[in-house]
Amino acid sequence: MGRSPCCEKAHTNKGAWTKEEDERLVAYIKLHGEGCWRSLPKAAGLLRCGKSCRLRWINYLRPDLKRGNITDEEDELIIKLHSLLGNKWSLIAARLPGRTDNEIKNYWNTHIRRKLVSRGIDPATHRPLHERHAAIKTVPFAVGEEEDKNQSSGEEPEKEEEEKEKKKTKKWRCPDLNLDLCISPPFQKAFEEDEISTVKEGLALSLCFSCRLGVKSSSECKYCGGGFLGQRTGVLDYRSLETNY
DNA sequence: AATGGATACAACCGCTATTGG
DNA sequence: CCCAATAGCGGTTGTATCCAT
Repeated sequence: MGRSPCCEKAHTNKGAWTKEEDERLVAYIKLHGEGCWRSLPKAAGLLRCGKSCRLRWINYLRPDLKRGNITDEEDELIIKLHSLLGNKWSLIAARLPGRTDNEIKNYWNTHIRRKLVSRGIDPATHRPLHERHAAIKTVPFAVGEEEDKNQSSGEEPEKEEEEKEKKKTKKWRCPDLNLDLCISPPFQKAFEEDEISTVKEGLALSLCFSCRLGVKSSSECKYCGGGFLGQRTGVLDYRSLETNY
């Protein structure tokens, strides 16, 4: 048994929104504010699904939307953010005031992807296309494993015994390697109190990794002490997203 | 002028995450 | 803790428009 539908599908309109529907939705939200999308259509006198209303408002009717073409600066910023965040369109959109995730997703699929391909860059990995199928050389963890493979056939019986013993006491190349992977910000030097002002100056051009990703508020960060993407300076500076690893 | 393919983008669908009873 | 309702996200589809033939 699945979940009940979010709305009565039999009595809802689909497809393109009419001017009248837009006006009703805008008028209702101006009066009552956003939220409670499920009950909104009925209250606003719209024969639409709440989900559809929400999407229409967010992607098209919101007054703070920046209409018009994506600028070259925005274009480059989208590429940069995508290389860091992947297809997290809502996160990317959050860094582009007035742009929606849907708009950016569409723009990516129609313009940027093709542009990157024409530049010989794989849009998925942001690496040169010819690197895509590059052979990955694996290194055996156990010392002598390669040699074992090479000389596995036609051995004398006493040597075989010797090999068995060797295998029992096989030395591992990386004995301390822990494959319990976890995610954490990369290592950063712990600064002394008197170093912090110097560090902050340096960070006028860049932010710490946590603040770059928006994981931590840069205004609360003792190293960044300002805003993400130049909020501190009032200038949108996507160059601060440059990673240094 | 008619037609068919390419393109752009609005809207939908299905899924997961979050919230509240 | 459980479960249903809701919000939000990302992938996909539908359709209007453009352009070449």
